[in-house]
Amino acid sequence: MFSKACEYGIRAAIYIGQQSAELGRRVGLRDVAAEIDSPEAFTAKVLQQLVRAGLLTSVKGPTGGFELTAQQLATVTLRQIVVAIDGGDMLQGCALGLPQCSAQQPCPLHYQFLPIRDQLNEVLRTHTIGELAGKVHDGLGFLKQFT
Amino acid sequence: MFSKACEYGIRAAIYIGQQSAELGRRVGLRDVAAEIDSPEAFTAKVLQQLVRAGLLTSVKGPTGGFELTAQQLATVTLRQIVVAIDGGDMLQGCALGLPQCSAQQPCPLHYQFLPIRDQLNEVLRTHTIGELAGKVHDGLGFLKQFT
DNA sequence: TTTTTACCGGACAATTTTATCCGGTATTCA
DNA sequence: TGAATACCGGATAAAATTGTCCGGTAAAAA
Repeated sequence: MFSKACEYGIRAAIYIGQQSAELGRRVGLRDVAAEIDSPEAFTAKVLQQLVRAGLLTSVKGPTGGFELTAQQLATVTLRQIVVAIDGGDMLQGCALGLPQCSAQQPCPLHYQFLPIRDQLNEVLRTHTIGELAGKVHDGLGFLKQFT
Repeated sequence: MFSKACEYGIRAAIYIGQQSAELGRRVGLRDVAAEIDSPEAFTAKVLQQLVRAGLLTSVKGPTGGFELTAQQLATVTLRQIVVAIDGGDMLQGCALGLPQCSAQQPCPLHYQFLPIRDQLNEVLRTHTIGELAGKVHDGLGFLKQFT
């Protein structure tokens, strides 16, 4: 569904958001990777993308790390993260890969996939990182496997 | 959403099915690739997978080619093709990549993605190749771009 | 029976994705 | 100021996906 990079990006953003919201503290790359169970160096690249896109904030040096501002917690949506990492193809492109699939010249699955894609867009658009972070904080959602 | 291989596989199956149902004739690899606008050699690999999975039939030699039997037209579903090529991950796996995402230990998006995944499974399960081939035959669906 | 056709199978190559390494820079603290 | 911390950026590498090539095999037609 999403690329690995995007999966890591979403999980990381939620974890960072949870720590920012709950404890008001920054988290280092090492922590992030450990808490979402992802490769450290690769996660760093993904986080850099999100920082450049303005979806989260980073601070260098001791006491530095990643955080989400109150503003970011309230406004950054899943959709923004997905688009920043994977681009908009999954959200708009044709399920069968036709370059110009539309009502003009629909693929045989066009109308079957419309509601699915709409629902996917709706979910991504209406959930903020802050909201999902709250779910994790309340023990209603997990970002890695606890055995 | 699907891999390129899977996109080609679905488009090819529908085209072959349409030719089988409409004209009762086999189609060669060259035809298939031209009609669905896909790389020939790569498409051959995908078709071989589908033949091995029993989802379509091939015949060697002159007058040979690929076809769907009446039985295959009526019973082979999109789901079988997707599973044969991409495996079941897209149909079952966690959207955030957690190895064991369930009600026991759900990811923060688990319940949001359940209906989406259900609907996707429903679409793939309830559409046969024969049905989609009919749509193409009636000019209601296209398998490549006509400018 | 010989030739031609067309799928089969394996090896190979290019591209993209995933992942790692390491020096550079900014920041904090002693 | 100096040392330690932690993100940044570029180069590099491994793996998966996508794509190509070519000889082999089966089947039909001449």
